Amino acid sequence: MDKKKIFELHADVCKALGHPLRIEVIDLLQEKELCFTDILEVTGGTKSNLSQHLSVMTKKGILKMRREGQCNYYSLSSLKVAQACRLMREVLIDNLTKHKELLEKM
Amino acid sequence: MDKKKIFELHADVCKALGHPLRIEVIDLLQEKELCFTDILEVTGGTKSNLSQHLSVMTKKGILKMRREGQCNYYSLSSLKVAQACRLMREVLIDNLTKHKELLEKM
DNA sequence: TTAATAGTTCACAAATATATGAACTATTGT
DNA sequence: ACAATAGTTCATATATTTGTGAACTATTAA
Repeated sequence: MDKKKIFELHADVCKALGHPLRIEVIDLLQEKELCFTDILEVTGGTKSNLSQHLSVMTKKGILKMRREGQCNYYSLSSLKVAQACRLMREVLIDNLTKHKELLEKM
Repeated sequence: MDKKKIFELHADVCKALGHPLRIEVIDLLQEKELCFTDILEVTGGTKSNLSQHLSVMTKKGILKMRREGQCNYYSLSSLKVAQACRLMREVLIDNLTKHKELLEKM
């Protein structure tokens, strides 16, 4: 496959991590699957907005959805998503720490 | 710190991964630091566009820049960025593989 | 069959991200 | 001092993402 095409697909999957609400959802789903209403209760906001974000994440293959009765259960498609997300969180924390140290030296 | 604020900052760092050109740059910098012109030679496109992407990545703390003479050398700020990027690539590949298998069963 | 619960889908307005070319700055060589 | 190299910055047009409310669908309960 063409390299540029891979970069596009790769970036597209990564885009799923690029929104606060989606990060919050990934965080929530680390331990266990949750149904839509449970997620909404924690994240807040409108049903419509959450539904669309979950839909995007599912289409990009980073979430799985399972219907049971009237409830839709969401879970991470892979442990790798959670790992990648944690690594990027560490990058953030490292950066914040460096900033703090710089400020303290001034 | 407020949870929602953390999600915002976290998502903001992750956004750095959400563009084909930026993925290509991270890929390139896995082995060694490169100067602007070297990167441009591989990625193609305009100087202006690359410069702005590198600037965004540096501001978000996922790249480091070092000036030497007239050349600007870029490198990954941390191994964690490369690891996270690789994990997301694997998620993509796993998804493509699953899709392929489904198609073959039809 | 009617109502309630649990979501999804759609259209559209507003906000953000991206690409481009032109102008600019900084360093080095002549 | 002047030109060349190596990039950065800025203004702006375009494209993409995001959020909202209203309408819709599917399942369960009364």
